[in-house]
Amino acid sequence: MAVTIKDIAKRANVATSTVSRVIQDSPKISEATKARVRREMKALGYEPNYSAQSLANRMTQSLGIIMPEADVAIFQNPFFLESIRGISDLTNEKNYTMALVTGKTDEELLSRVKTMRRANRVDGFIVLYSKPDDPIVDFLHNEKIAYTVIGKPQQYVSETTHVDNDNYQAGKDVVCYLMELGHKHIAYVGADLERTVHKERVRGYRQALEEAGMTVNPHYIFGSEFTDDDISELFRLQPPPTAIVVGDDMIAMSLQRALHRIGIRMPEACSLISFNNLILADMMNPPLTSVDIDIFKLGYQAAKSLIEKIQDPEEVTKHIIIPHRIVERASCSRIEE
Amino acid sequence: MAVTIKDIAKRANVATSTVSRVIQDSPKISEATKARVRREMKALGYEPNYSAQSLANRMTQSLGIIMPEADVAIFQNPFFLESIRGISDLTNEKNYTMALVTGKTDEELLSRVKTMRRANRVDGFIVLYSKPDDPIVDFLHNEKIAYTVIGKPQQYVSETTHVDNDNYQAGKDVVCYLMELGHKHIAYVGADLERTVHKERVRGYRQALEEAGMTVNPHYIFGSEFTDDDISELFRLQPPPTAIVVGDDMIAMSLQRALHRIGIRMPEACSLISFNNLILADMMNPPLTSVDIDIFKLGYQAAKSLIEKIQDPEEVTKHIIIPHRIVERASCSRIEE
DNA sequence: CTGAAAGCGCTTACAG
DNA sequence: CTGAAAGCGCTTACAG
Repeated sequence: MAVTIKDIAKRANVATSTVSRVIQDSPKISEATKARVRREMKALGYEPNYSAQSLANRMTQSLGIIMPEADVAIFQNPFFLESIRGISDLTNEKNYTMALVTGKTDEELLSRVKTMRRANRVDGFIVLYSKPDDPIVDFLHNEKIAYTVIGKPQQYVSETTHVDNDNYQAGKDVVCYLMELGHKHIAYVGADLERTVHKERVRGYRQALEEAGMTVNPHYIFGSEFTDDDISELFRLQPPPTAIVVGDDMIAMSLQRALHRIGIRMPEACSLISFNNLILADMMNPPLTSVDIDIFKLGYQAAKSLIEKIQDPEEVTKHIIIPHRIVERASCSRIEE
Repeated sequence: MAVTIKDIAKRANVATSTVSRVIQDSPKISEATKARVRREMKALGYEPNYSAQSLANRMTQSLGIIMPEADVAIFQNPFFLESIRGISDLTNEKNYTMALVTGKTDEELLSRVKTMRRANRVDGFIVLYSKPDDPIVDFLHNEKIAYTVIGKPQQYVSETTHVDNDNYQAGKDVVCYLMELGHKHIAYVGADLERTVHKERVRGYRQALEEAGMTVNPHYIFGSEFTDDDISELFRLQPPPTAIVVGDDMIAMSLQRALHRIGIRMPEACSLISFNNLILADMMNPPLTSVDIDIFKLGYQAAKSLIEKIQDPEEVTKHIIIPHRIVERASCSRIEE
């Protein structure tokens, strides 16, 4: 049987309530007593029983991490594990645990979130994605459950703490970067407008073009599903693009392959710039210029602000922006006039 | 306040112990009573309080997932998230939760595992990797904590339940596949012998060559860290390899880039075959022939056998082998005599 | 600054 | 087949 508060109390000659207060480092207890109790805790290798604590103070010290409805493609996107790593770094530090919530459909996810909540398994949730009309976010909001989102929420924006990049600005930056290299005809592939992050990036892209006095050609914009024919067609437009902004590194990999198949060389015939700066970007051939969005920090900050909120429900709502930066590699070339 | 067992008991006109037994679907309770109690549970949206259950029956319904000591490269390898997805699929089904354990060093990992154990936060652990002399495995074993490993354990092999592929056979299969295409000079890159999985694959590679009456050239075998010069040198050997077996898809990506830089075309001048069949393999250019090891199932089965062991400590030790298969793509070419 | 006691929401012998 | 009661290991008013 494991060591309990009683064992410590007996050996330190105090009441269990005193031991409990020492665990919480309560200012009510004298330093002398604390020292004595702590010595015994150390000597016996005491660790508070987590279930008992949860039951008594109704805190679980556990965060639920909600993944988007899962298909293989999404799960194999290293974005998620990297943000989980950031979360994990903080939870381990704060002695929290995390519970991944996954599901094949929104209904499945929702029902799992509800169950976890009713069973009091977690103190709050981190939503790893953001999309319009998300029933899960509706539920969390209506039930007044603590949650933070990674990305820009589409519902209850001002009331919900979230951690995000300035994807709108990143979209602009990327276009400016290409324009400085002399590019005038810039397409966009991976404009998956259902997902907020992509929507924002596309918005920045459009804005940058307009600010430069260029018109946005709607035929220049593609979603993340495309065939070789789609891409061929893109290059048959007059004028054809000389550069493409890509929604993220995974899409950039697919696109690069399509380009190769239809005989368009990167970066000579077409420059590519992308977002996320996954380790893949560095492994591509040629290595991909990509916007580093510091995914690890997105996760870390999301966990941090969620825990703050849990520990103090009066904590203000925060909108945290993690800076991004373009990591130049070899996928963009200069165009001479 | 949430609905408790008392509320249900009162409304169903039974004792709380009866409600508890209904939750557990105990055969001692008559169907009539069960039906009545369940109706009330449904009506009030009752969900058992998980902390209270854990405290009373000393089960946490939570599994610890131990990641290898983390650097970015490892975390961004989709292998881990994919296996976690497999685990998650089962835990969600069985109403278990999982707690990721991460750390920058083995000491950090070990201390977290110890803490989780003493605080009774999890019922058992899944170790997502396998390497020699792992202090964490030593601890789990000595403390008689339930655990399963994904991969082939290096310690206490016969006593520990594990889920693995037959990596030795996979190594052989891959060489046979290349030989059938006419290759006689086959190198190996990514022979990271510290990690069991790679060790086994290399062992299979050697064996297949020997069985075919070929001698194994030690200069043909590289680890996962290599420079362009290393690879150039490899091709300056006499005879140069016409095909390379690569430790996994991530390494294959790096290798492909190195090959490209030193001007060796794949698959014309050199065939590549790899392991894991990550989604990346399909996105490479040309797409990579790779051995599918069904990572999802590795995770699913590991979770399944761990839960079986937790629920019945008498459960026998199992060694589960998940079948693999070569997924042919475009990275291997036939060599004519 | 410290202790005795009640309570958190379950489970499980024990008794009938 | 069902119930009364003790107990799991903590926390937290309350009293002093």
